[in-house]
Amino acid sequence: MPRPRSLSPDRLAAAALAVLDRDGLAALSMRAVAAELGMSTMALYRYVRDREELELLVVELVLAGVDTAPPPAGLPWRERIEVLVRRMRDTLSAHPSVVPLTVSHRHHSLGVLRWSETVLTVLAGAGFEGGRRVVALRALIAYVNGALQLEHLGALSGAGTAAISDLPADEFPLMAATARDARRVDAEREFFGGLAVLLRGLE
Amino acid sequence: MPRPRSLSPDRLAAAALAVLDRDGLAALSMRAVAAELGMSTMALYRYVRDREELELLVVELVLAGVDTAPPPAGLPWRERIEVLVRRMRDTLSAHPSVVPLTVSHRHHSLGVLRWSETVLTVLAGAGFEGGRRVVALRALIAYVNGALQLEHLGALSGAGTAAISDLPADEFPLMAATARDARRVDAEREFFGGLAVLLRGLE
DNA sequence: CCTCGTAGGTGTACGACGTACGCCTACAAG
DNA sequence: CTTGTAGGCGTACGTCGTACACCTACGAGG
Repeated sequence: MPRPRSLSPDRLAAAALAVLDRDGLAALSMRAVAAELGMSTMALYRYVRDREELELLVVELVLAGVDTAPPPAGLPWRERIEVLVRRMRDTLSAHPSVVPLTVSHRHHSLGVLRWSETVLTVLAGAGFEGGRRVVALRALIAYVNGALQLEHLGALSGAGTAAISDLPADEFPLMAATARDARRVDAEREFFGGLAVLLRGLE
Repeated sequence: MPRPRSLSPDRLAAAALAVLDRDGLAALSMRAVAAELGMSTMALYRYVRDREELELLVVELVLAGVDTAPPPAGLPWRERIEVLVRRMRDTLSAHPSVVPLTVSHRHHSLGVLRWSETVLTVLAGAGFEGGRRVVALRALIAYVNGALQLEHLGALSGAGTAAISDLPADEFPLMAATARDARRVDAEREFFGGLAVLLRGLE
């Protein structure tokens, strides 16, 4: 019977995402999101319990955008998983600042659950059962999480690699050499090369 | 010619680590570390430029504790890498609150560089060269990072898995089943099972 | 032994953060 | 038209990182 809500959780999350995409993770604050929506800071607390819940909404919004439809049935199972992982990566690459948030909020996200369900479907179809299936799924999630963070916090093309390549050659001969090679490995090859290794190991 | 320093970077880092181990990551603040040392907050700024540099010192201190000596030469190369990864995991498991910090400060840590150099030595000995070696190292780092975070933020034995196991069975049949299986997979098997998959894929 | 400059250590203060609390008010049901 | 519920807002508190100005302990040069 009272006054109707003027905001949907989606609009709230969209405002937070706009702040993230424009100004980065450090700029995400209750005040910034409120300003983005043209309302007062405290008004947000009619929609979320605290900042953490707002972060979860953003993660939900982004991950809900991942296509979790079963990948083409004609493909071998390893390529079907690669399709699923690629969809996840493409979605998160469009919003790099969200990547760190996904780590802590993964468990509570419906989007992740749906994606995982589809991955499990492929794994089950490939004959994975019981503990082996658990290990396979968790290894995939661990790799994707870790690789996406590496990609957005310390890309191979970044300053870190450059700094490494002129390390003292006597103590770090291989690091220096590998850093030089690394400049010729782009992000795509790094990410999917590693994924291919993992999938080969699952066979 | 002036007054000598009363603190070493190591003592500073040790104080911060004590706070982390006792009260967790959220409790780490310049004020808390200063109190731990019995000095004023601002005195810390004679030793570090800002909070980030203090975090780096902690990561350095912890990662310097990882044994980077070449693993037993008698072992096959995959087992030698497993030994190196196990050392890294053991060290970080003793200080779980440090794990999130390692992600952002990895690049600047001598400890990580030394560890990576040793891993590269094993990889080179196994015949990995050029781009393949880069991809192998990065995949290992991505997996270890991701798996350690999963382990400390959402362990399989935790509430997340329990919540998943009673999800709507019609929409998430495999998730529910897999969560039930997951309760019988301990952290050790999860971590090294995934690592074994990755190493098998490298072969 | 006595300066004296350098750098260690401190206290205060500022702006930003998350958020508890209490108030006003717009609205839909009666 | 009344009225209760919940939306929205302003203020305020405690915490954070840290800029700045100030004392002061100390080792080198006289």
